Amino acid sequence: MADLIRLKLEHYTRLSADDVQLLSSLSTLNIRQIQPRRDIFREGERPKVVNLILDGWAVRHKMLEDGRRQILAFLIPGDFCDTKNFVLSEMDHSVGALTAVTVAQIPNEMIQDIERTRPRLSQALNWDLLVQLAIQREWTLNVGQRSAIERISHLICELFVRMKTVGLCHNGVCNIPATQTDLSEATGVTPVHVNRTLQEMRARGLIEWKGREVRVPDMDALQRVGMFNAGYLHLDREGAHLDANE
Amino acid sequence: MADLIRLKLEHYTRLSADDVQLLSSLSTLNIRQIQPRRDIFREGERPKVVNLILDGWAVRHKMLEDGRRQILAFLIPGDFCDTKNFVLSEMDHSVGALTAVTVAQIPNEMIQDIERTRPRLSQALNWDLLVQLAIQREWTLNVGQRSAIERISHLICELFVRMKTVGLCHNGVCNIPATQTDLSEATGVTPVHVNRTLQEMRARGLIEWKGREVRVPDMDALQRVGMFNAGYLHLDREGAHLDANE
DNA sequence: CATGGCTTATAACATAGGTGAGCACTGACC
DNA sequence: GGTCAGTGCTCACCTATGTTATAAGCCATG
Repeated sequence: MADLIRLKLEHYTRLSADDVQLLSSLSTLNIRQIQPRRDIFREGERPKVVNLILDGWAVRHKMLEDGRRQILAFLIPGDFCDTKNFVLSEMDHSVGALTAVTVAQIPNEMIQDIERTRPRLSQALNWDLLVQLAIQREWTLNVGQRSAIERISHLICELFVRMKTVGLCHNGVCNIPATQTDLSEATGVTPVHVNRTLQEMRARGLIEWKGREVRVPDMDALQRVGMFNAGYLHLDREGAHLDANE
Repeated sequence: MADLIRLKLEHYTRLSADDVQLLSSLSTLNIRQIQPRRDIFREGERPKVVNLILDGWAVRHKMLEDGRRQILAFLIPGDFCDTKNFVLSEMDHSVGALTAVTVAQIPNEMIQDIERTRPRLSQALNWDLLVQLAIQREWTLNVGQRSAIERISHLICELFVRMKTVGLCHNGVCNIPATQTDLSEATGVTPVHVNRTLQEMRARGLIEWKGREVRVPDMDALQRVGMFNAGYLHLDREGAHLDANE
């Protein structure tokens, strides 16, 4: 479990033995458990630590005054909740646990140390941040231009690829602990319409979804519907590695 | 004009005389002019330099295979087109000029030097990147949850605030060189409906828009309609400075 | 094994916003 | 000073998706 982050960062760069050592020490130090549906941090708080997800799923989300809520990202094991947010004085959104979540709380100073003394690791953190930005851009495109079925297909493709990079998706099957309401908040579609759309997707043989288990019998077909192109995830350097995993 | 970037970064931190010196040297070195409606760089290219906009407006955008296009951000003087993108091997989107644009092309190595030797400036670059990320999140929320009139109002509020921080907006008037088609691509609404919505906004006295000149007679009213809260722009440290500017 | 709270599924109806086509204005260019 | 391209504007019609409401399934708990 401690190797998740390593697995993820090594998609970008080869880390030294020292770097790997440091990373695994991070994931044993200062662990916090969060109950399902509780917040890990809230909009308006001052960032005190950097949270690294070791286990479970979380969502980045933001609410409008009138209660409408947008899910801005799904966070899975190996993801940072708030990579370098200590640079900002206040969080502008919240992160909540979807399932029970385990995070490693990394002191801000430790990240700053890394930035000063570990060029490799520091570049890897920059890479992580830039990929977050690329994902957020893709989500803007998703919600802005694609139809309901395209949005949901695209989202599922992204989750499958990201879960694969941390070894949590095999043989076209993946555990996705999101309800239809969560999907609706992530895609900007009403829950009723998400339901309709999922049924159409089932009818077309694009997905099977029972409880948390999602099966994609034909990933190419799903990618075509969602107009999904993994380029924005920038896994290029270790593309071979990814395939080997499958 | 060379002081734009300084004006912007000083919303985050006080820079030393040395830092300021360095910044103005950047904006005289290696200048490039781009014609209106031409691209500054394209999806798929390898990032060779970091582009800093000195004059004019640009848009970050991405296209779907079938031609639908989403504008992901408006870039105004003082903005980086691609802050640290040399970390990635390939651009996942394009940036195009809206008007004639002047950029300073900063060699990647120069940015890396700054990261190694100028902690203040380096933090300021991190801040800039995190604010970009926050803006992108807000856009996802905008497109995902708000109605057409809310989206457009929110967008205008953001542009006004950002233009103010670089001294390009005074007395409730601002030059916005975007067509209704541009607005439609930024907000995920059809051009026809943007037109309808702008007319409603004019009728309600929220905006006056002639050519490129946009007047907002009552900013509070517009902010209420767009549910705009400037927190995500993280201008807190120099909030006083901002007001003094007006 | 009854209770209650999520979650999924439905149905009937309503509407914000999309589509396609066309016209009028403006300013740049020959 | 006529042509042309880009932009703004309108209209009539259409549909993907939203709304409201209800019911059924499922699982955790006492």
